[in-house]
Amino acid sequence: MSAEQHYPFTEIEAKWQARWRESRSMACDITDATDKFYCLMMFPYPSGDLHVGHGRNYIIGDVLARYLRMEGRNVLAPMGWDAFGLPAENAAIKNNVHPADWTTRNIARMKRQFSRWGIEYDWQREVTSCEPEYYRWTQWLFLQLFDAGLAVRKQADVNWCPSCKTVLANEQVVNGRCERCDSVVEDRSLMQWFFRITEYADRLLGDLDQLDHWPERVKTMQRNWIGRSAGARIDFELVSTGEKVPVFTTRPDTLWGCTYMVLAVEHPLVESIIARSASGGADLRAFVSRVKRLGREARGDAGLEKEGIATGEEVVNPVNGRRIPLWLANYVVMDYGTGAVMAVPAHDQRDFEFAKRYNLPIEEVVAPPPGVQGTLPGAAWQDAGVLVRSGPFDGQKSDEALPKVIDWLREHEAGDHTVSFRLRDWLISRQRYWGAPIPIIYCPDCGTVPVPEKDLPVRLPTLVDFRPVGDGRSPLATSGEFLHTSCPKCAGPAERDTDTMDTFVDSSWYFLRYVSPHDSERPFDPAVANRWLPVDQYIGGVEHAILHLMYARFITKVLHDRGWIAFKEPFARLFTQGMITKDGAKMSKNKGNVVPPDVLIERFGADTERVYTLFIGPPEKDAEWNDRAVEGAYKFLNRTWRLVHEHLDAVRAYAANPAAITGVEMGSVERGLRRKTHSCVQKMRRDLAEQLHFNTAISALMELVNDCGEALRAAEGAMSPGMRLAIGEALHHLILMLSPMAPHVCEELWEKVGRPGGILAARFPQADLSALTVDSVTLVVQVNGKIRGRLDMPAGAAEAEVKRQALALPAVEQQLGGTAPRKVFVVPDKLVNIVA
RNA sequence: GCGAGAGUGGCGGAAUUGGCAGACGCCCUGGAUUUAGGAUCCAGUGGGGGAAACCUCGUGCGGGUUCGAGUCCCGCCUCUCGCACCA
Repeated sequence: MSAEQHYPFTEIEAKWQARWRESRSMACDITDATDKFYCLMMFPYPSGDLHVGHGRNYIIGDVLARYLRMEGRNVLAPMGWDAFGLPAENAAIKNNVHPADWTTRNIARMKRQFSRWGIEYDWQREVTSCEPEYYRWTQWLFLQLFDAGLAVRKQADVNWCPSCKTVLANEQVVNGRCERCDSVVEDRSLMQWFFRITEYADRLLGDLDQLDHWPERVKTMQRNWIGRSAGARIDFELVSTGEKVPVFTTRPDTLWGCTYMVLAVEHPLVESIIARSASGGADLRAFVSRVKRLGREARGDAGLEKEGIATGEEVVNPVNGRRIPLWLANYVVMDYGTGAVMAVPAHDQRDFEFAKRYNLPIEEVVAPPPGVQGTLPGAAWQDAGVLVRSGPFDGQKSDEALPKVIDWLREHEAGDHTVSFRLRDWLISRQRYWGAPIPIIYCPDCGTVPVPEKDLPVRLPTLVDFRPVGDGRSPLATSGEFLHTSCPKCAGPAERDTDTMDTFVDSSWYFLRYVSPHDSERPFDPAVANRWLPVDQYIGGVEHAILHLMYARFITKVLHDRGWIAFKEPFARLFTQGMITKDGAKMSKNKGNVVPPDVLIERFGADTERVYTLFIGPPEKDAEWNDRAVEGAYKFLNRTWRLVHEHLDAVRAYAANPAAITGVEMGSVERGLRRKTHSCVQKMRRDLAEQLHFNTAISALMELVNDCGEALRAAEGAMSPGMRLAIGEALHHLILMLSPMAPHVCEELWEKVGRPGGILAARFPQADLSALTVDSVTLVVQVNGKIRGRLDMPAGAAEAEVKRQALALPAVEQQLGGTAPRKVFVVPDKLVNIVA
């Protein structure tokens, strides 16, 4: 490749990146919220080098921010670092450096990387979650929840990752394995802090309906995760002791068909049942420990064979006083409902299989419609039907009787409406070093005492040995200086909580900090936050569909309830970009399929990578990286560069006086080009702002470049004044429209055109509809839906006129073989359909 | 099983939302230029038929609505993702 055959991207990119840096091109005037647009990208873990797959997220955000700037919006585009947490810590341990140093180094590297991509942020607003200036307010947030009774400490069986040596939130356990290291998760019983997100379950679910601009997929995932089931609590009575045993069911209408009850092995009654057992309970005890040993992974498997054991005890069905046997089984879990299930084998498949295996009675109480095979021989009838053998409800439709059964239970004080959620409380304690310390002090006299706000931050000590201890204690417990303190209440000797917070706490509120990143008095300025939030456009990976996005919504609602902010949802619009794969797999160092951007940028320039990344496919879908196709983007930029240089005078002439174009005489070629230019502008607005369809936006610009070439060829080298201006306009608009996507090359071209000052000072072109009118259009004539010819018609004629002319045209009659057309449709634009 | 989304050339993907299917790009073929290669430019590029103008079939499968369906309706099939002994 010789120098004159491609544009000098290396120089150009260095030049403009330096200028943007110096001019702080993305600095936002936060005091002015008119026409504001908060454009936020999920902040990254500073965990190492970025590859082209990461680039997609940030390039999309950068293009949007640049475009909106050109539209005159006041854009807030900040960036920060999710710098606490396991990945940073693990890498630091592996490389034998302190997490803080490792993190700082990576942040510097990644900032350089952003800059090389031409991605600009308002770096004045940078936040880093591992700095005391930030985590001070994460601790403040903890105190807010503590004060609201939403942060509670309890002994709990928790998910313990033996490899990471820490507790995991439910959300971080996937199929019984640690989300990060894939180790099988164990159960441990520890004292842990929880955020009571379940208090907000109903609101987190209900408010999803207001999030019109969130992907349906993400909302569905959140709905599933919250897992709301409406039903009833029904109190059965244990015959031996008279204790109440509540069950949860979504089908109280089938209550008369209940023939036994099943408890989870973790159920609190199990111990006393074993103690009372006539046989000494050895068999029961063996069953319980065997099921417990199975572990979470095996028990979560729906294919697990249903096993159980009779306790020898009985419970009473409140609705008919009937005594039924009480069993323990491996298919009932303590996590959901009450850990006790009323078994209706005739109308629940699991109960059915269990009853078959252990020869328990199966009694049909919901009759299927006539002619339909109901329960038996192979499966339970789980649909609605007519109730039979159901006392006062006989003959009623089961779905209609359902609420009435609950009413009956309420009247007889044997149950009530209730709602069960799959969502668990958010466990936030971590026995790890690299996180925000939990601001709590334990005093022998005063108990659990929150650290007073004025004493924040509780600083993370610089430990020599920060590695996990592994016995359930945090590394912080090994620092006497950190551990021993005095009680804020009684000043007596006391100890600090030595756990740190889950990093999802850090990221649950960072979008608020950007509005006042240097405020040392408050986490954020509520007045400014209320003007700038919710975030107008949030962009990130779908892998955060549940964890981060649910926690951020929860924290927003808590802060709303505490009067800090006026809004209830943090992110008005959410866009989840697809992954970029290589060789069919996610890029990772292990697989050796990472495409590093540096080589690409050296060879083709950052603009080429940006354009290719945007052009690769619909941004919400996964896409396969294709090294060869990158060259298509490169060719396009080179062609643009050459074309503008060949017609610099024309572009300058247009730019000097854009209004002149309307007064110039033009032939059909020139007018056709103008029409294409302006319909391209229209398409661009829709594609960029409304739909984020960058792939079609770029193909439209490619078409415009092709159209320019075609128009020039059609003019056969004769540059009439009209042609000059039409080309000038097309290229002028092209530069501007392309600039959000390929900012370096467009800034350079823009400067050459004679309008120094930078793209960000230029406006995105407006479509001029008057430029779209033409003298005549070719109408496609369909007869009975088949294309039968083409007719030239005057353009701009009223529909009726076009119709009249179409009817009168001999060509139409000829097409119809002499018969008069029965009906003529004129479709907007240029299609006529005639019905014979 | 429940929920969401998708199925269009050799490939990635378009289709102004019911109006000329395959835009744009990649691959491939031919031509121009070049000592050559590269780069660039031009032309072609869904299947079948034809020298050609054109004809014909064609958007996972089967029906339907309509002058007209990739798009709407009914019934299937396949794939991707999420959830799942959730009572």
